[in-house]
Amino acid sequence: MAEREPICDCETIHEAVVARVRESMPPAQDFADLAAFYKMFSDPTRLRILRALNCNAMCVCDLAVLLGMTKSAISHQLKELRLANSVKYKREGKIVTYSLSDDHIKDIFEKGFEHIHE
Amino acid sequence: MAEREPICDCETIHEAVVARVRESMPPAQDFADLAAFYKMFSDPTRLRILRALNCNAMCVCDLAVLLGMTKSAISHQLKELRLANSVKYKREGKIVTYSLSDDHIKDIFEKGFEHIHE
DNA sequence: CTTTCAGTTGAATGCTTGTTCAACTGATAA
DNA sequence: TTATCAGTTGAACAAGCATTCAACTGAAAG
Repeated sequence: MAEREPICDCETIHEAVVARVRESMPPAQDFADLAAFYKMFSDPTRLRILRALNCNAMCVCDLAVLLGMTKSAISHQLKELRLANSVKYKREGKIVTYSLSDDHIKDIFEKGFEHIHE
Repeated sequence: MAEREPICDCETIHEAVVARVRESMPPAQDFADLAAFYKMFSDPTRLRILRALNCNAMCVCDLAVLLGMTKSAISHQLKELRLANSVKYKREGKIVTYSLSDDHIKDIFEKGFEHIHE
C-alpha cells in the first residue's frame, strides 16, 4: 500500500516526513464523511433553522415566517437536514412539526456559537 | 424591531412561539460567520491538508506529492486556509513551510474525527 | 546574467448548490 | 365531493467553488 500518487507536478522534497505522514493518514472515505458532516453547518439558512428548532419545535410554515423565506426553500433544507439525521419530524394532520434529532446535534451546534464569540 | 419579514407565502400558525423564538435569534451576521467557519472544514482536500499539517509541518510540494494533486490546487486551498487563519507559513529560501495556526484549530479538527467514528 | 525550481496567481471550466417556480399530495373542513 | 391549505417535489436558474492550465515571481545555484 501507500503507492505514490500519479497526478503530481513535482518531486518529493522531504521524503521521510511524507512517508511517515502518509502512513498515519486515515482513509479517503473518512475525509469525505467528515466534509459532508461539516457541510450541513456551512449554510446560514440551515444554521438558522437549527438554531430555531433548538429553541422550540416548529412547523414548516412557522419557520418560513420566522426566516422570511418560502415554505419550499425551508422544506428543501429540512430534507437535507433530515437525510443527515440532524432533525426529526412528526406529522399531525396537515401540520408537520420538526425538531432537533438529538442532544448530540444540539451540543455541536452550541459549541460553534461559542467559538465565533471568541 | 422584529418586524414581520415580507418574503413569505403563508401566515403564521403559532404566533406566540414564532415571536418568542424571533426575540432570541442572534443577528444574521453571526450565522454568516459561523457558516463561513464551518465551510473551511466542508471540503475533503482542505481536511486532508489540515490533517497532514496536524501531523507535521510541510511545504507545498510535499503536500502535493502526499495528496496526489498539483501544487497549484494545494496552493489555492492553502490561501483560503490562510485567509481563515487556520494555517500559518514560514518562508525559507525557495521553500514555504506551512503549519496549523494554533492548537484551537487542532482541537476542533480532532473533535470532528472523534465524531465520525461515533 | 541565466537557469532552475518552489510557489503564487488569474482566467477558464465544469460541477455543486441554494432558491424559485409551478405542479403536485394528502389531510381537513365545508 | 369539493375546496383549502401545509408541505413536498423536480426542473430551471444563478451563484459559488474546486481544479486545471498557463503565465508569472522570486530566491538560489551554476
